Amino acid sequence: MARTPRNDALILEVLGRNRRFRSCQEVHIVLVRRSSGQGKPPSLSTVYRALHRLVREGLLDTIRSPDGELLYRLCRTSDRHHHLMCRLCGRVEDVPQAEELSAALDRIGGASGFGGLDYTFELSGVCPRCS
Amino acid sequence: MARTPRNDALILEVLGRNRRFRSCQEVHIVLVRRSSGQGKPPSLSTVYRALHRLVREGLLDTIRSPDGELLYRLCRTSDRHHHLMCRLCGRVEDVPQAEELSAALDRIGGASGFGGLDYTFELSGVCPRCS
DNA sequence: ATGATATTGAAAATGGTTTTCATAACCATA
DNA sequence: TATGGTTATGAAAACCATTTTCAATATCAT
Repeated sequence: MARTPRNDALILEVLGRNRRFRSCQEVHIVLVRRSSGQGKPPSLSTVYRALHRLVREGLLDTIRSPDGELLYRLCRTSDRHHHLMCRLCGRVEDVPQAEELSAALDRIGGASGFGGLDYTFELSGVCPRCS
Repeated sequence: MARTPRNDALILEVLGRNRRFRSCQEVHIVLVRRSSGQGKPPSLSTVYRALHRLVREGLLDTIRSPDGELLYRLCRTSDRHHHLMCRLCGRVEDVPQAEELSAALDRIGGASGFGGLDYTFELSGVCPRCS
C-alpha cells in the first residue's frame, strides 16, 4: 500500500482551485504564501518531487509553456490533452468539438504504422476576454 | 537588403541533409566535426543566434523534445506542423491524413471564439523500424 | 580608406530543474 | 516503545540548455 507523502494533499488542493496550468514555482509560491503563520511550507525540491510523483500516478496533466517551462494541472478523467490556451492571460479551456479531433487522431494513428502512440496537442490564441 | 551572416549557409546545409529535427548543440557538433582541417567552426552562441534568426525568417520549424530541448529543422512550404516522432530513434515523419486534421482544427478554431489561433501538434510513438 | 552597422567568440550569467546528502518522519514488527 | 528498514524532506550544490555581455572583427556603402 502506498504511503502518501504529506505534502501531496496540499499541492493537489492548490491545483484543484481552478483548471489553469501552473508551473512548479507558481505552486510553490502559493504554498509559501498560504502557510504564513501555520508552520513551514514544503521546499521547492519537495514540490518538484511531488509534482513528478503525481504525474507518474496519472493525477496531473502537463504541457510546456512556449518558453519551455513545464506546467501542471489536475487531470480530468478521459482527458485526452486537448487544450486551448490564451497567450495573454494563460487561461486554458477545453477544445470544443474534441470528439471530432479525437477521431481524426485515431485514424491517423492507425494509418501511421507507429506503435505506442501518444500525442500532445496545443492550441493557443487570444481569448475573447483578452481581445 | 538583408546581409546574410556567413554561417547561415553552413547551418542550413547541415539541416538540409535530412528532415530530422536537431538541437542547436547537435548542429554545432556537426559543424565542429565537419571543420576539422578547414578553419574554425562557428561558436555555439553563433549557432544559437543563427537558428533564432532562421526561425524568425520562417526558414526553420521548431518543436520541443520531451525533455524540453528546442529542436530545429528545415521548413517545408505550407507545413502546418504535423509531426510524428519516434520516441526511440528520433526520426520524424509527416502525419498521414493531415488534411483531415487541418479541417478539424479549422472548425475548432471557428467554434472557440479565440482569435489569432495557432497550434502545435505532436504525435509520438515507436516507428516500425524500432519496434 | 573611413566610419557606421552587424556578426562573432569566449566567458559569464540565467533560470528551470535535478541531484546530493544528511536529517527527520514514518511504519511494521517484536 | 524500542528497533530497524524504508521513504520523505530541506538546503545547497550541480546540471545544462539557452542568453547575455562585451570586446574584437568583419562587412558594407560611400
